[in-house]
Amino acid sequence: MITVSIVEDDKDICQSLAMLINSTLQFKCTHTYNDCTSGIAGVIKDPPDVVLMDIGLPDMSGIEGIKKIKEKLPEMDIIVLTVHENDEYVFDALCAGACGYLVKDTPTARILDAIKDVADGGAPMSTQIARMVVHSFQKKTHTLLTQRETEVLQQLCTGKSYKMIADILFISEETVRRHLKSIYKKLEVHSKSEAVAKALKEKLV
Amino acid sequence: MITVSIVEDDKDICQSLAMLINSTLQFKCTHTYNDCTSGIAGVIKDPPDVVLMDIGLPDMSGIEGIKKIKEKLPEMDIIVLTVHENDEYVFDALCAGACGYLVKDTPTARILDAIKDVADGGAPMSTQIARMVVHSFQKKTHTLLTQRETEVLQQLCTGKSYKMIADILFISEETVRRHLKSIYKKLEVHSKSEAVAKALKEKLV
DNA sequence: TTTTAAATTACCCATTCGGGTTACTATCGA
DNA sequence: TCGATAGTAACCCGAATGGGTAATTTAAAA
Repeated sequence: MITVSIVEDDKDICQSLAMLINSTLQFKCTHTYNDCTSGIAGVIKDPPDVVLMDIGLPDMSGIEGIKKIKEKLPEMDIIVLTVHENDEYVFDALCAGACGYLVKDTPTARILDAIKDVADGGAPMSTQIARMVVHSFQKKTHTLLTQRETEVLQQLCTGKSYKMIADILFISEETVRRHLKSIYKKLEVHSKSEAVAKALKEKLV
Repeated sequence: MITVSIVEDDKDICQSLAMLINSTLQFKCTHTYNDCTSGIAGVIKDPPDVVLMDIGLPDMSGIEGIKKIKEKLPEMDIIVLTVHENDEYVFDALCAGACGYLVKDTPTARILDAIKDVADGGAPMSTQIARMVVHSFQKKTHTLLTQRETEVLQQLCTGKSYKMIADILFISEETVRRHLKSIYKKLEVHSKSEAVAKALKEKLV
């Protein structure tokens, strides 16, 4: 028997979900919470196997709620259920510790599947969400930098000094410096750390 | 009708997959390739809607194959089918441009679902793979750095200079320097760019 | 209450870095 | 053949960085 808690401010939706879950033999909705604060406290006090969590809550963002729950219970499985379909909340939620992300028009059967899925160690996501997640891994194709500049930037991203990069690429330190000047101009940055930050955040290397 | 090409060196598996696909009304296996080189050439010459690709190929890694195909056809949907279950190839494959990742013991029905899924803009993955992917977003919980050090490191990761960080955190440049020394020692690094690289790669901030 | 840890500021000094200018060579496409 | 681009190399100089040592205050923990 898998126990489920729901954090959702819309009481109709909350009740429907609870009924849906309780209509099964394998799942049981043990608690429902209508705001984030009580949801966090309740989940920590009486942990279920799985939490269904809304993002758009009145008192506090569900994202913050996820963080707070995961601080106390790092292993808790939390599925986000939201009306925000294809937005920036996806990555915020996953970074905060959500292990699934469903949009609210998900068919009820799929919601039950998702609960089963997380309990089995999966990470259920809506179709488009999954693609967004996978796309986020893919490197940008940039014709911006030349071949050699890209190599220098790669070395930079391991924290190397000019001298070390020069030794690795078998060129003089001055040439490294020259490439860096060009890289800085193209990336519109003014220091090594800024270049590294930009390269890693935008997956240029 | 969704067309599928298969790149797989084991001819038995390859034939089974082709037959499976051709047994449906919605999918058609138009080509099969038994090595990566001919697979790349064939897919580029005669692009299907979806490519099923093995990773462990004799002539070239499937990862390299994915890269080469995506260079020419950035929009191509490629699903990795592999015996390597829970390994580092997952992220390599996704970074290279795969949009799905299935292990080979996946039930045949699930393979057909996956083809449909990518054609619909999804990103089908085995249960454990999905969880690995989602986990990769989650920040490390590090008791290593103090609160203030973490704040300094966050600013560092935006490429700020000592002076800028000092102004933002309302402390002197010397204090920033002091925190940095401590951060460097704890992270075992010796420069801003190295610290930024480590922080971003290991999701410390 | 005492001790510890965290946060703060200061000074010194050698090294590294960022930006400016100049120049040679090779390659590729017009 | 000529110009553009990429890669290589050098010099100058002020600013930024890293490493070492020392000291004060405050908050938390023992």
